[in-house]
Amino acid sequence: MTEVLREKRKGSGMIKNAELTKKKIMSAAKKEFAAHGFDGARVDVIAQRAHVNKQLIYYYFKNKDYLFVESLKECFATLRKVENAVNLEENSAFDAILKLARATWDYYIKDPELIYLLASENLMHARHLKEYKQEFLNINASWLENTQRIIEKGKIDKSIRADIDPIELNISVAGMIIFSITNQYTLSYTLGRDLTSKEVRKMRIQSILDTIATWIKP
Amino acid sequence: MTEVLREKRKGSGMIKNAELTKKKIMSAAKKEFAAHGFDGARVDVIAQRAHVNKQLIYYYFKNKDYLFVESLKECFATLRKVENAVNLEENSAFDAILKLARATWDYYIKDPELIYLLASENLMHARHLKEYKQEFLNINASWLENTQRIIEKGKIDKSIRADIDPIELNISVAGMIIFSITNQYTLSYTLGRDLTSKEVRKMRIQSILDTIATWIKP
Amino acid sequence: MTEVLREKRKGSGMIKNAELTKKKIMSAAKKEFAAHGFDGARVDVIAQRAHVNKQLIYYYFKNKDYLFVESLKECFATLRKVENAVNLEENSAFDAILKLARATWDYYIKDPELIYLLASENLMHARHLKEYKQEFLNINASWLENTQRIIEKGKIDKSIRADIDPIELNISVAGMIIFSITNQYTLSYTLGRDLTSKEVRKMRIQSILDTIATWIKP
Amino acid sequence: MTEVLREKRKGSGMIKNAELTKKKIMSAAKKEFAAHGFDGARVDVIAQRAHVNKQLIYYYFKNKDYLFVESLKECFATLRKVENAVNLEENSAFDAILKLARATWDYYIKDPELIYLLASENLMHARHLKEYKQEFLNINASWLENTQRIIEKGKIDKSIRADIDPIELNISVAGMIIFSITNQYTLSYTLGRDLTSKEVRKMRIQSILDTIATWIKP
DNA sequence: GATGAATGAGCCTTCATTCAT
DNA sequence: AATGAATGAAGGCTCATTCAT
Repeated sequence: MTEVLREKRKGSGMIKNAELTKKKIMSAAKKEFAAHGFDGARVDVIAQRAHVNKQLIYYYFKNKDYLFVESLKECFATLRKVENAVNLEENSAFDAILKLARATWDYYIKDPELIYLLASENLMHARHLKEYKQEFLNINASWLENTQRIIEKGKIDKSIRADIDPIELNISVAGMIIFSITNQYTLSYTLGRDLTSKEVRKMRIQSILDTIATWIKP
Repeated sequence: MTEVLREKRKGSGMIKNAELTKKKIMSAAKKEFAAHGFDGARVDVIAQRAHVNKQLIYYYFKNKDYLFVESLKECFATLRKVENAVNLEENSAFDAILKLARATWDYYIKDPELIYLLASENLMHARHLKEYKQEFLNINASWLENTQRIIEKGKIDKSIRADIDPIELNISVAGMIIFSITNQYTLSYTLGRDLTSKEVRKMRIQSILDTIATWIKP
Repeated sequence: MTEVLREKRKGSGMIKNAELTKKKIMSAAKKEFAAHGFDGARVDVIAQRAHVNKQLIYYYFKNKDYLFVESLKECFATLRKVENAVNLEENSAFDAILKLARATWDYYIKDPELIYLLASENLMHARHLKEYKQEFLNINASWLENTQRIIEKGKIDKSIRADIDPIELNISVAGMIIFSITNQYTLSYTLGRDLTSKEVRKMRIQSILDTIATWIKP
Repeated sequence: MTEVLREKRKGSGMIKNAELTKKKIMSAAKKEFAAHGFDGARVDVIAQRAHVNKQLIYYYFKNKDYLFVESLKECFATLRKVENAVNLEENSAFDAILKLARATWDYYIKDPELIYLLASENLMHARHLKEYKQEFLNINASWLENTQRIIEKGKIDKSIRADIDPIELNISVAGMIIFSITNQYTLSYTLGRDLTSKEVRKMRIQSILDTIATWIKP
């Protein structure tokens, strides 16, 4: 047995393997839940895709509900991380809002799992968010806080209207962005324009940014 | 058995009864699909709520998929009817767009089934819309046409910007409206503001109309 | 198709078939529960033995617990019927008690399902008897009442001691009888005497009757 | 690592710890098996209650069956020890039988695990007693021998009837005692008298002793 | 048009057990 | 001696659907 292999087996190697297994399960779970919603998702499929024994899912996550909750938590956390990574210090409030909107759009386009999980969760009237409340504490606060801070800044640098409500802004921006993605399949069909194509998407985010810009302009 | 009774059973009376049964099933189906999504919906529950034998559902609608398709069709049709009922003749293009947006909001608030069916349908990547294409022909055309006509009018009455793309407009307006409703449960939780309350909703539609207005203003 | 077959299919035939199915399930259930206890019993096995689709069990009995409750109820009812069928009118109290004890023994030897179901039920601290209380109302009253009536009679005909408590009598008699049957397997092993053999059983009931007789003798 | 610590880990200290672990497992196992029967008992629960890793159970006892067998063995052994501890030398055969019955009753009331294990074992037709025969050799002989010795004595001191069969006596006594305990839950329900209360129990054992006494009286 | 009976496939979950260190 | 990770088999139950009147 080589040094490397021994390294991998002993010491922290075992622990890492367990974590790896958990990660594989989480990754497969997020995909499956996003693709089929909570009810449509199959634990068997998740196990297969994660290349692990099905029972391990229950060993690590107790049941399907907790697995969904963990998936949701991780998606939320990733989004918040992305948002917080956007450097807004040197931008005016006006620019900051648009920059954040674009960053959000880019993130969702690249990794739309969260919005599908949320779509499913809303179909169930936020059952998991309510039943597993304590699991989500402190995860979602930053979203609103970010916007509030920018708007405060705007009151000083006068780059945006003074009467913008942060919650309304958040919903409108998120609405335009997320709806374009979650409903792309029915919209593409209904409108006869393929919303998944690169050019159309470029147009879409431009439209959104334009809409926001004219709205918040002082 | 008296003549009258026989009449009721065999003649056109029977047909009316059949239609009634179908309607009861459809009504229960729309509620169940809206409340739980396609996968979460239970045929048994639909039968119970419609006060009919479960087998009748299969007799009239062949299977769960067709039942969903019919539910979706009827919801679409109702929305289009509502939209077309809005009299826009005497309004400027600017006013027409806002009037239509408010009518759409009012309708969805009162009867949100369609948007939940669509949410579920998008979770499945518009599977039914694609697989049962022919069923939806000619139902959805009017949405875009309405907007196109208004924008054409705007080019004459100059009440709106000349470069508004009807599709982008439709998506943005629908996005802000529908997202506020479909995601109200998770948003209420995430933002700490109860989006189902009357006052908050008033604020929301005002915000949306304001956003649209500033955007389309010439 | 012959008249007979048609007869069987139409009219009350269908109903009878459903009842027959239920009976087949009940019969198989009682056997399985008696042989393996509640926890050890397998729904699959019950379905197989009843030659019915497994789902039918859930269709008719809702779940394993209710199936057990129904089994228990039916066994109780059968025993009570047997007890009440014993004609005690012309016997003295003394003879009546012995006659009843022997009838009980004969019944349990022939059809020991009830005592195995009770053994299992006691292992679970009478969980079903408690949780499904209302199901058992009015089933078990007659056991005690029978004995009470006999003892009252004894106070008149002086054929038995005056201070016999009906409950103590019932428990002692039932204990000697039932224990001999439920524990026959471990006893046969522990005592080195095959309690399932006919002669040994004859001896056993004679012993029991002798014990009771000397006890209740005035 | 100091010498002392090493001593504790490797030397006889380890062995003592191992015995302790085994004891903790056995204690938890007996409780769990008694409370739920063999099929209803959960290895996980036993591990938890014993505060040991589940795998240790397999390390020490091979599997669930052996664990049950060991539990049964230990319970049998304890009972025999209790029985043999009763000093019967100076008593007449008559008194000895009653004394033994009362001691048995007291023991079972205080520690009813054995009779629940036996109840479960009988539900499985004494499967373990048969399959693991050799494990039980020489454990159960003394029960019968005790009684036989007393009866022999009775033939001399004439304190009891001459025709008492030791096996019949054992079964009858054990039956009245054990049945009162194993079936206390269903009996309490069926008879409407709480058999777990102290006074009722006092009455019960008096009844039993009275029954035996009148039976064995010469 | 309407109904009760019946079915097969599959789903989430549990359990005893073993692997590897 | 002790432990965390992993597994296969099965168990109770549900669901959409069909059969047979």
